[in-house]
Amino acid sequence: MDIVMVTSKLYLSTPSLLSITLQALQHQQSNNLPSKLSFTQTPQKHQKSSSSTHYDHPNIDQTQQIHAHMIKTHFDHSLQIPLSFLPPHLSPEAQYNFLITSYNNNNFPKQSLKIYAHMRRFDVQVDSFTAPSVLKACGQCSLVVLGKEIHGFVLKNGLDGDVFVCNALMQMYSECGSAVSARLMFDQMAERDVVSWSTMIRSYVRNRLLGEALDLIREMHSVRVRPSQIAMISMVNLFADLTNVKLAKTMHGYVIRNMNNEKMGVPITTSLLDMYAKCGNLAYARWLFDGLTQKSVVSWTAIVAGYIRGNRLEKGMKLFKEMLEEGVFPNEITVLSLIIECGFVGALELGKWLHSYMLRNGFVMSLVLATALVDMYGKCGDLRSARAVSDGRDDKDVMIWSALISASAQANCPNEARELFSQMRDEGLRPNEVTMVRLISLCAEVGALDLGKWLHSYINQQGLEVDLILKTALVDMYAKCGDIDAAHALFSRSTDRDICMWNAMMTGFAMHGCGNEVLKLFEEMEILGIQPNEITFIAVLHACSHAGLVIEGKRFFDKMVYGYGLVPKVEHYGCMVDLLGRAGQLGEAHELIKSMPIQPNVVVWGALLAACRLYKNPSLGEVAAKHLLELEPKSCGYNILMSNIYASAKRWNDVAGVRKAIKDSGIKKQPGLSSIEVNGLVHEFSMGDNIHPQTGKIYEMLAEMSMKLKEAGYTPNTSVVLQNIDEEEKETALSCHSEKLAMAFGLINTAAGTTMRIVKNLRVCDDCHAATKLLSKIYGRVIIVRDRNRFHHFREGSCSCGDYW
DNA sequence: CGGTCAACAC
Repeated sequence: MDIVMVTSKLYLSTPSLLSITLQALQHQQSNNLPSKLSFTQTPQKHQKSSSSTHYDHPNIDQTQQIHAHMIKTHFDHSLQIPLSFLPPHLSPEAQYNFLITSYNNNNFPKQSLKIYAHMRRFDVQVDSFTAPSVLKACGQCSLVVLGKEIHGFVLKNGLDGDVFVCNALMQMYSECGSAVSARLMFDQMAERDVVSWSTMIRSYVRNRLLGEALDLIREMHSVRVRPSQIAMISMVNLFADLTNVKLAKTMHGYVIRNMNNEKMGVPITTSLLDMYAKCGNLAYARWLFDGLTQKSVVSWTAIVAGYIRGNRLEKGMKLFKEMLEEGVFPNEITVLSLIIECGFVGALELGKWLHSYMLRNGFVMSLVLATALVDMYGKCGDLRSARAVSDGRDDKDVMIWSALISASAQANCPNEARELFSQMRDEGLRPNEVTMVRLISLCAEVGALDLGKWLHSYINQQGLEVDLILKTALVDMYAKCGDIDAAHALFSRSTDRDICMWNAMMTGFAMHGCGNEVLKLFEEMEILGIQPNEITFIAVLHACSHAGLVIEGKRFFDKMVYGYGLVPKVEHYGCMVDLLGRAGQLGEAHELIKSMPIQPNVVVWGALLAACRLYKNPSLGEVAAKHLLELEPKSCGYNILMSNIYASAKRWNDVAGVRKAIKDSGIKKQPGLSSIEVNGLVHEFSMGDNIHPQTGKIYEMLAEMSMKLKEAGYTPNTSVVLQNIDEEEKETALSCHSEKLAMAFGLINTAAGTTMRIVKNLRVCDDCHAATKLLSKIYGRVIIVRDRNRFHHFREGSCSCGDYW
């Protein structure tokens, strides 16, 4: 103790060693080192140093240096902390706090917690300053157990009357995912400041309890607490999640009204521009961005990410380069967001470029970044690159394994995904909720109902928490695997539905052609006051189109734009063109395309072309086909449709012309693939394939099926076959279509009377549709076929789609 | 206490 006294006296009158160290480091940095990319630099302000100077917290190198120095001297052995390395005249508590805060500021919460452990070992008390710092680290590490320990000390040391400490406790509970505990804290507080309110609102937003957040905002106003700019940022974030331009504008107005003559800060403007970008209104986002007096790396990140999300890739790239020219360097979150957005829109090239940019510019390939890359490559269907990123690492955690599993799902390798799953377990990693979500969406993707059911029971058996996202994934899986009743049962039982849950259910119903159920749910949503988003309307329009509800469809489209303020995306136009086209209103459909403010894509023109085929309109079909070939010259599906249109109009010369064009271009038709799951394994078939071990038996079965079909009076519809071959061969080609092979395999390998579920990657053809109807009757089976667009339930000789698909 | 970042629905 004496030593401390003496040294502190000694150093109080001289510049502290810390500031000398800092100055030296600062000097070194400004002279030699380029600014590091992986950390945000905190500007070092202090020049002269005296005992009264405010100390900025050092960066991580400096923090570690101080820490190391402390350990080397007395730090680990006694409480005699050498004051020379810290701001002078501080208590031991404050010195610990200084180091904890330094590690926090440099984003090393685990180090902070080590310092805390040390502090406890030497029985230094948690005070009103250390408590919030340690709690912050607990929150970042999601260590609610440690957080509760601090809570205990807070109560023991009588700090529970301190607003600052209580706010930190709320924040900790919120970050650990418990909005309920945070609210308990909030309710118990004797005194609340504006920070308490905004922390609680933020807590609800973070935990996606949007209704509660809105209620709390109202309550805050009713007790006359005015929102600060920071409080409003939480609210803006809340509205950003709603992806609704009309509500976004309302929020913007709210912010302006509550500014109290303050200047709009950079952070709030950034959050507003991010909100607009997420709602798809890039013009507003850009306008706000351009108006920023100081553009920080955060603002740049938000606007570039916004452009990528809106699929304006060149523009996004251009801005990214502008950012670099302005001397603003991307941080880890920048590349992380941009990579995530690339995955979102499937921008593989840009994603690769960002990957190489990272490597070239010395970014530390953290596990988080690697996971984002694996995820992006997976979403873009590039399994090889995904594996290249993850394979070399020996620090793989559950998250990156899960991303890899999803990547193999995307690449259509369900059995490989299963393999990875067991590999992961072999390495001693326990699958968590995230793993299960990804595996279950894989089942949804490939239509593996048995595996999905097994995973569902595994979740219950392992006692994993079925949160809203997992439940949504399960609803989606059951719906997409054809078990719409199971999906609906799960949906009905959940009390805490969010918009994703509603959307999953409505999309499921729409896929199964249950238009009225979708409209019923939509009505229910409106009564409950739940804000539909653009995805909701895709489901609603889809439902109208499958159920032939033309007038309702138009009404919903208007409602979406004028009632809910959503900007229609190309998907919505696709639904509308499909809707009008199916109803035979071809002219109106064409007018709608011409009036679109955005570029129509292949879905839009494809819908028109399909309608032209249905209603035998070659001239408009040509217009659509021309656009389609411009958009996707490598595809011949449209040419095939066009030749079918000419054939039905008996324009044989044109048919021959198109066929020659296909032949000349040397492009192959996208192969049709059908899969069926038997005993948890997915078996996939392509047309006429003979690689399956049971090939012999399958073809015997196929022959039997043909015979029984003929007995039932079925004649093959050979007009759908394109090849220039004779009629008999055409029949053979038809009978080998992949769905018929899958069906034969199913008939052999499942017990009589079992429902068969088949998943097809293309649209089911006319001939297979007619044959399957009869087969369902002949073999007394329910056959559920999921094609590219929707479900067909074949039962007793008829199909749920009413022959309208 | 704050602005860009985490898996689900298209």
